[in-house]
Amino acid sequence: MSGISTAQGVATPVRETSSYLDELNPAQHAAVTFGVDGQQAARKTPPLLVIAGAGSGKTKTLAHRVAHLILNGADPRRILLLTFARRMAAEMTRRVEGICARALAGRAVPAGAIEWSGTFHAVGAKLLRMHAQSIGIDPGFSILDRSDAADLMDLVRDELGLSQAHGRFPKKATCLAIYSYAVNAQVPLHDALPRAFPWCADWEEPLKGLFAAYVAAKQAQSVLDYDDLLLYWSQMMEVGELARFVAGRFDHVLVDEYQDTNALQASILLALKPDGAGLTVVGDDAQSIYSFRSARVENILEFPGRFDPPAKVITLEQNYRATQPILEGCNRIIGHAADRYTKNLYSRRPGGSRPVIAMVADEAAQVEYVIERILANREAGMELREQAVLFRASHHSGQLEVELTRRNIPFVKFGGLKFLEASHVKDLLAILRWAENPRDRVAGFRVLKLLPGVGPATARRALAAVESDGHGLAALGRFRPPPGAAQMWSGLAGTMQCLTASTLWEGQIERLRRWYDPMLELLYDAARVRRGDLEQLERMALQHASRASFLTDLALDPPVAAGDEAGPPLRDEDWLVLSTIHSAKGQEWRAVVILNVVDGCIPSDLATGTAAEIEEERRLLYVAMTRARDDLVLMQPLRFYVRGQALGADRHVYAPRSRFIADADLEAFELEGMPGHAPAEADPACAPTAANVDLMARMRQMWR
DNA sequence: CTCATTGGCGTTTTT
DNA sequence: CGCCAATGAG
Repeated sequence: MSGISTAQGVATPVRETSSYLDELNPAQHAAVTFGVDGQQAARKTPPLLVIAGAGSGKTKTLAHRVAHLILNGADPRRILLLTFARRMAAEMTRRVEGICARALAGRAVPAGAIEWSGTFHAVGAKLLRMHAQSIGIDPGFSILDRSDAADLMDLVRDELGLSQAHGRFPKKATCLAIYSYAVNAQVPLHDALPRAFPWCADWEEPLKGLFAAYVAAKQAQSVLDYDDLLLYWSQMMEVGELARFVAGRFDHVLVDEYQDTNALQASILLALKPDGAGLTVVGDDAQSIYSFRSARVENILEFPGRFDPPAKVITLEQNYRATQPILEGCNRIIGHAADRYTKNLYSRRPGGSRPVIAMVADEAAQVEYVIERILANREAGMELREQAVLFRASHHSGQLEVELTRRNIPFVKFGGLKFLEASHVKDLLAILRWAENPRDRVAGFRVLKLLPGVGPATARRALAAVESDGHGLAALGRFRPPPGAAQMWSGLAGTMQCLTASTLWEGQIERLRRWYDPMLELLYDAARVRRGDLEQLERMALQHASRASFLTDLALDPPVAAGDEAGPPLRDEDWLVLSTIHSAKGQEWRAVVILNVVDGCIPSDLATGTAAEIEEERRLLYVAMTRARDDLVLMQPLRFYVRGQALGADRHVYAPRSRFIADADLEAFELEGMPGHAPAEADPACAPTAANVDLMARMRQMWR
């Protein structure tokens, strides 16, 4: 109700200074203002779907719509903004506040800031902590990241004897992937297995037992995995009174990147806004690239029909990002897609050169070419941070990273191995997590096994002792460790008790590092580099008010990889961006280089099982290409060394151009280093042809 | 029961 | 190569 009273308060000045609407093209304007008219003051806007093509100003439009709602009286505290990554949520709220501030000539929005923005997972965590009591979960639950969850799966699997009894039971990560798929796609295991994991279909019954035990273990330990954050939220929305309460908290729900949401997320959304009133979703069906996370492009395609009358659809087709020749190349690629997409992008940025397909001898030559090109761009006045190198799989940039480091060219890498996955960082976080939640067996197990002389058996006994002591870590002090571990044991017991007893968050990491540091020397090489990581962790801890919030934020919003010896570049320095295509979503750069645009990499030879997978790989290439503003290069190394062979060996294969670029499309590209320039030592009979032969896959098939 | 070694096998994308 | 299960020494 308070939102209504503020509405009238700001409604008048808005009309005089609504110039922010002038910055929009007609389609954007329609999307921003749809359903928001005067009196109704944005209380009950009808459902809206915005199909926003790549570079069509999607973020701008969404930010303007949120601002427009607020300026027309919507209460910011009652707006829920769901984004794909936390980083996007921050960007979005920043822009909304900027637009509001300008429109109100500097005066703050009376009702306050947007409190509810973030990923589905982060918002779920917040709501679950809030309502933990009513749904019978421990409000102090800890959140398991992917690998912690896999470790728990492993622990449970061992206890059920599944690792031993049957030789080739799926590995922990596969088990978790299956579980996660079934949960997120909201499909029974019986259907999920043949659909997504056909090679595990024989294990249906044992898997069912494993998952049941996994769920029981999570509950006994007060831990939630990523999927639980959505699952419990969705379940919460089925409990009548509570559901009404949660749904009633929000007047408006806006969702970004809707093409990459899954069935579970869609069900949450529908439960929040059953009749669609106040609901806005934005996305691009041509950019759906997360089906491995159970995302369904049908979510966006079927959205309008879920409501009666159907949701309004507004399409943004003008691309502001790329030059016409680059967009032409992008359109060629997506033009081959099996599904017809809902729009045709056009650009009004004439001029510029065609995108380049650069053929180089091998990956080493690729690295050389890329660095030369980037440095040339910089010479021409384009800063490193305006350029990015994108790739399908994290390890594709390995050689490039080595060479960039060698030449002292600063870079930041997004995607791939994260800071948090380094084992010493995980050790330290496990200690904190165990102190925070002594029921957390994964954390406890990891911590105990750090000690020399303590293996799985002793760890299990110690955990049992803690448990029978009502989950008090003081029990560690009374535990009799095996003689070999006695010396280190008291230090651990003391540290853990100190951490659990302490109410002051400040200094806790310093305290535990005093105990852990000697361990570091004992357990790992390169203790120096690792110690640096721990110092960084300690600095990050300073930004958080409590141990609990530190752990939650870290699980939900892991920092981008640092880890290279150079450490993270300083804030005001210039650096190059290296990123997986998945992590590049929603971003743009003046110059973009895409590595390994060859069959086997794009599409990945691991993702050519079904037609749907191949289509997604096509969209992946499209997403990568549409990140570029002025300059786009597709790299095509001709020769790949086979991995896994002895050092210095010379087995290699020839990879053809990605199947997504047909011969007829080549006219849209500038070709550099044609086959004639192939390396002299290459047998001409093996020179790449137009034929799409996936040699890498064949090599593997040979021994099946 | 722990810990080091060996050999087989699979190898993506992420909240 | 890196992960994991199996094996054997202490």
